[in-house]
Amino acid sequence: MYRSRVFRGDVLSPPGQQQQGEQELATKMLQIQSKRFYLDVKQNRRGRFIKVAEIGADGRRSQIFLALSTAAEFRDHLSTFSDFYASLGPPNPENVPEDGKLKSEMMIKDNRRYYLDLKENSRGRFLRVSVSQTITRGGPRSQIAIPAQGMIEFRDALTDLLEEFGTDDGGFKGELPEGRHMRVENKNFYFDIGQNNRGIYMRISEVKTNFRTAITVPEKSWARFRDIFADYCEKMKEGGEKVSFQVARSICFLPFILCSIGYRLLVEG
DNA sequence: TCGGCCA
Repeated sequence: MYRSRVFRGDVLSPPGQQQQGEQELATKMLQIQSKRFYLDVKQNRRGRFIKVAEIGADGRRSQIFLALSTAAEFRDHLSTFSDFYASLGPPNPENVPEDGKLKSEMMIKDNRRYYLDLKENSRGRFLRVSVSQTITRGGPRSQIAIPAQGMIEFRDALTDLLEEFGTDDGGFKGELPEGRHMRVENKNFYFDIGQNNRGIYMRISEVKTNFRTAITVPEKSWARFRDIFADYCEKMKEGGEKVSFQVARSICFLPFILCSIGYRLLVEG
């Protein structure tokens, strides 16, 4: 039930936005051993990307999304991985690397990390591709596993698609500024710039160990947010001066206050 | 014909 029909790994659009205004430009199907892989080139307002869906023999599916530029990088890595795989001898139970990782690479695209690990287990060797997002950190990663014997076929299919559609992501993604991270006490703040069909926005996430919340600020209002922030910064400075002034004044007048209280007690009973 | 040791 945890890994049911609900897709995860929506890494290119906020939830709920990915279906509408999204068109499929091409699709390829690969049968690799017991698995089927669908490589779909898609396009939405944010640009072009490839959806890779893996469907297991039991119908279970998982999928990852790759920007076209990342897909090109992945394609190149697939060549190195399959060269490396071809150079390997038969699996040697004596000499198993820790975690079974024979070779690893990482790709970074915006706030996403793609981990490529050539691994082996009792079933054989495979390339595991897992994606993590800063925004979804802590949540389940989306990942697929390509049987090592199918890496070349996978690479060739990817090459076909990239030759047809290029490696340019399109959209405005490339022009968006990088996200930032800030730690205050035991809280983390993430500033992530994104874009949907309503424009550019900043997602500010507050993340603690067991708590996460976020606000989404449209780009149009950033300057007003800044002004209000600056205003409060000023107010706190002024306020701090006022308070210490009041404290100083109270101390100066303390003797007079005490005298007047004493006088009152004396005169008025 | 599978199946991928992270709660």
